[in-house]
Amino acid sequence: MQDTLSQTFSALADPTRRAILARLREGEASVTQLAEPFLGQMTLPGVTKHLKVLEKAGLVTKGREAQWRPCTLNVAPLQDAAAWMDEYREFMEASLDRLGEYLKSVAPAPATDLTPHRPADDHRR
Amino acid sequence: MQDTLSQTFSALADPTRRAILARLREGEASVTQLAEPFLGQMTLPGVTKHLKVLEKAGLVTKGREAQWRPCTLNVAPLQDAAAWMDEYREFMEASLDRLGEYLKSVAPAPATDLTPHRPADDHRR
DNA sequence: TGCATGGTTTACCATAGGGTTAATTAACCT
DNA sequence: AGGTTAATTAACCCTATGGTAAACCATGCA
Repeated sequence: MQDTLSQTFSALADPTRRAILARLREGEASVTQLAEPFLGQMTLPGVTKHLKVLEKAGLVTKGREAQWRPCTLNVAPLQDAAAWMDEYREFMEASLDRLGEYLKSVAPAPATDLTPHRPADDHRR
Repeated sequence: MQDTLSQTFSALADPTRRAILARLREGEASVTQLAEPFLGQMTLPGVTKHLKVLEKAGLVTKGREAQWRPCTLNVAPLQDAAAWMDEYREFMEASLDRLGEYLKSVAPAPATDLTPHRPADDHRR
């Protein structure tokens, strides 16, 4: 068994799962509704498994309404993850600053041409 | 091979790895320096493996200086992860608001006593 | 040259993770 | 009762992950 934060991050470490969360931002959805976009690439039990991961991580709550299991988004674990990331905020900002400096040094002119020039003497292989 | 964001999140889904990143916030460190806090629970090759995961995720850069491999923090992938989370920001804020409302409804008095009262009629099991 | 220090690689093990198909439960509708 | 729809469970497969011990590479230094 893992600590909560690890469980959250590992739940987020899968594109299918992240897509499910994104879908749930638009509101409650049943399992088949959630599964629908993936059924070309994955079977229903596959989706059920992903949902179970999200549920165990506390990111999704599954209700019951007749034969449907309406799923809802629960962001509490995301808040913890965001809080963890916040500890790196100053470094991220510094890194953005460096990027800004870099961009200024590379293209000090106000021109907004972002086309890659690739001059003839660019002998990368 | 996974997408970048999945790689980032799964690199973060381990307490040892998160501790290594936290240590690197205080500046460059060699592998043995990074390993030192864990050597009671893990061997050096174990740490090397974790470092490789962080390296592949782009979160750590390993230099070389004589026989040492000075490691540095690289937050670029964290920025992507933070950007992903930002899409859930409004939900997190709403969730905090609900918590605020809840707290107000539970303790509407301005008293700041956060001691758990656990009254006699609190028949939780 | 030889040895100590710093790290990595190899080979191996056990368990967890993502996926499948097939069978099963649960609720609704005639 | 019987059938349909919604979803889960079971059993299985393969690969990835986290860990180890032991051997190995690389550098500095006596």
